[in-house]
Order: sequence, then C-alpha cells, then structure tokens
Amino acid sequence: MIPTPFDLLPKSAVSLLSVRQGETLFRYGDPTCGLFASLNTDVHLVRVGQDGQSIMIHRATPGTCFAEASLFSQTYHCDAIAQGDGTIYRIDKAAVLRALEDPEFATAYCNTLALQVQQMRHLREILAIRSAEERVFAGLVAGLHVGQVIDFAATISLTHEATYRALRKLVKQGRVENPQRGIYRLTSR
Amino acid sequence: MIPTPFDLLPKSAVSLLSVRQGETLFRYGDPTCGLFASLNTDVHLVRVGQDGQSIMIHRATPGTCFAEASLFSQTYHCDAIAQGDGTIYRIDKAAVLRALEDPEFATAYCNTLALQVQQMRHLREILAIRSAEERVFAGLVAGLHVGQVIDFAATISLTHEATYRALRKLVKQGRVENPQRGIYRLTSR
DNA sequence: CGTCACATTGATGCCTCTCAAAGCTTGTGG
DNA sequence: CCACAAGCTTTGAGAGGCATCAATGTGACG
Repeated sequence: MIPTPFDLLPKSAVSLLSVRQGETLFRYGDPTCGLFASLNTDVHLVRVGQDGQSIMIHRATPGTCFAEASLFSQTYHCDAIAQGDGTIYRIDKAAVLRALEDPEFATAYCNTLALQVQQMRHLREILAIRSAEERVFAGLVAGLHVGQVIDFAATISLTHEATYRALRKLVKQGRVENPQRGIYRLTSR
Repeated sequence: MIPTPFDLLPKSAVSLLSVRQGETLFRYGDPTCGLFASLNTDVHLVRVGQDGQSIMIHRATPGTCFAEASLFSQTYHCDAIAQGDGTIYRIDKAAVLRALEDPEFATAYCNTLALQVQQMRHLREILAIRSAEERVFAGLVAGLHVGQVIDFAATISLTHEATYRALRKLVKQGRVENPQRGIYRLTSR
C-alpha cells in the first residue's frame, strides 16, 4: 500500500491518520516527527509569504511521500494541508533513521530520492517554457495527471483559463484529444 | 574538496576529468558509469527537444553533484556539457552502490538528496512567481549566487533584460544594493 | 588597440493575467 | 422530482508586463 522503500519498515513505524479537508498535518516551525505518505488525497505543502499569501511549493499526490527532508531537520519548513478527507501514513523519523542501517532499505530509499530529484528537474524544465501551449503539452508528455484541470494548471504555474485555451488549441491541432468534457490526453496512445 | 558524503568513499572511486568548454561528459542514452561533481566550472544538463532546441534542465554549479539518478539507471537521460575549462570528479557507480552498505555513508547521502529535493521545491516556488521583480528578489533571498547576471536570469527563467530591469527597480526601492557594476546583493547583511 | 562578452537601457508587440460571465455537472434538500 | 447551490468548465474583453529586437556602454584580455 505504501510506496516502495517503506514496506521494509516494521509495522510499528507507520501510523495512520484520518484527516479532513483543510486539516493541517504540520506547520512551519513544528518539531519534526517524521515524513508522510498520502493514501487517497492530495496534500499541499505551502509556505506563507511575508504578505500573508500562501505559496504552494509541492502538491503531494496519493501514493507519494512528502516532507522527506524532515528526517534530517529539527523543524518543518512549510505547512502541510490536506486537500480532502482521507487517510495519511505517518512514518516515524527515528525508525527510518534506524532502518538506514539496512543496506537494502538505504539503497531503495536513495533510489526513490534520486528519482524525485530527476522529476523535479523535469518539472523545472517544463516551468521554463514560456509558451502556455508548449508548456501544457510538455506537462502532458511528462505524464502529469490531468484530473482537475485547475490543479493541473497550478502544477505547471498557469492560470486555469490559460490552460483551457492552450488545451483547446492543442486539440484543434490534433496533438491532444478531448474525449469527454474536462478529460484530456495525448493523441495516439 | 568534494562535498559531504563522498569523502567517505575510497580514493579509487573518484577519478578526475579535465574538460574544456563545450565538452560533453555524457549524452542521452549512454550507459551510466557514475555520477559527477564539478570542481570549478558550471555544467549544463540539457535535453534536446523534438525540434532540435536544447532545454536546460539543470545548471550544476561548482561544488555540487549531478546525475545522481544514474546510480539506479542503465542509461543517462540527458546531455551534460561543460560550460568552461575545468576539472570534474567522476564518482564510480559501483563504488557508491557498495558504499551504501555503510550506514554512515547511506545516511549522509540520503540527507544530501533530501536537501536537494527541498531546494528544488523552493526553486519551483520561485518559478511560480509571476512578477519579475518579486521573482528576482525571491531568487536573491533563496541565496542563489548572482555571479553572471545572465546565468542567474536563466536559473529563474527570465531574460537577462527583465532581470536587469527588476534589479534596478529593487535597487531604487532599497531592497537590493549594487556596490559594483554587475554585483547585486540583498540590503542589510 | 581591437575583440569579445557581459552590462545596461530603450522601444515595440504579443501573450498571459485579470476580471467577468455563462454553460455544464453533480449533489443536496425540500 | 424539482430547485437550488456549488464547483468545474469554457469563452470573452481589456490591460499590463515580459519577451524580443536593437543599440550603446564597459571591462577584461591578448
């Protein structure tokens, strides 16, 4: 149920949290107790700017881990807010640090982290694309999940209006198909 | 000389490469032989798009590692091109995988990777800022090194002209100081 | 002293953001 | 079963800002 490296941990290391939409898992400055993995809801990691505006720095999706850096830090560096009702795994910090003694776990975890770095670099590449049309297309090529178009737009840092217009252009060009209202996918697959 | 975790490796795991500007360290699809750390020159990781345009996906700076994901992959997923003459460390893939058996190394390396993920998320936050002025300021706050303004502009995905104009505005506001031509830093530090 | 790369500033146009409104779908309660 | 609300989807009009093209200034280096 939990993604790759953490099924190697003892059961006691993992605890289940039931959360409701809008609930805060941790706040900036809280002492770290571990990292998290969501089962079935998005969790937004946001940082509150000087003028009170919240900026999303990560959109954790079901099946992915977040707050990994907390393992090596004394406090959390952002706020985590559940985007819906659901279940979230909390993985104990001390247990993970202990498990790193096990080569199999250590290797698997490094693999996970290295892949994440690679993915973030890919996202960075996409964000560097100026044209909304090409950015949306690159996002689709990257395999980003287009569930709610609004969330997809936030992931690639466009307004949802610009994203809709870009999607429409891509559909007209035949590069993207739109089988249902609100459903988009690459052509020929 | 090499950043944190890798001084734990045996000397034989690290080899030095002398490179010249424009030289390619590896290409997309090459079988992986290890990861790299540059001593004194930038290395650009670029991916070549369908229309032949090269897109920078990472700007490795002196003292940082790159191509970590190659440890767990059979081939490289981008091209690496040295931006100047200099020396680059190549760290043997097999040696690192072996070193992960050592808990001390494994923990240190996970720490490095987790921090990198955190930094990438921070960069992602910066790239999401629409206003050039605020984006430049956020880049400075993040501690991004403003050596060549042109490179700094590329890092935050702005044209260098927009970056110069934003810097000028920030200087006028007193948020940034410009002690010398081409040198910018935050005020009061 | 000439070349070259970076730094800096100017003018223009396009593209995306912003604000606005209407269509579509789902769910809820009367 | 209908009405209404709420949220996503879609499209429109206008404005501001960044990209783009262009030119000049400046310093380093041979």
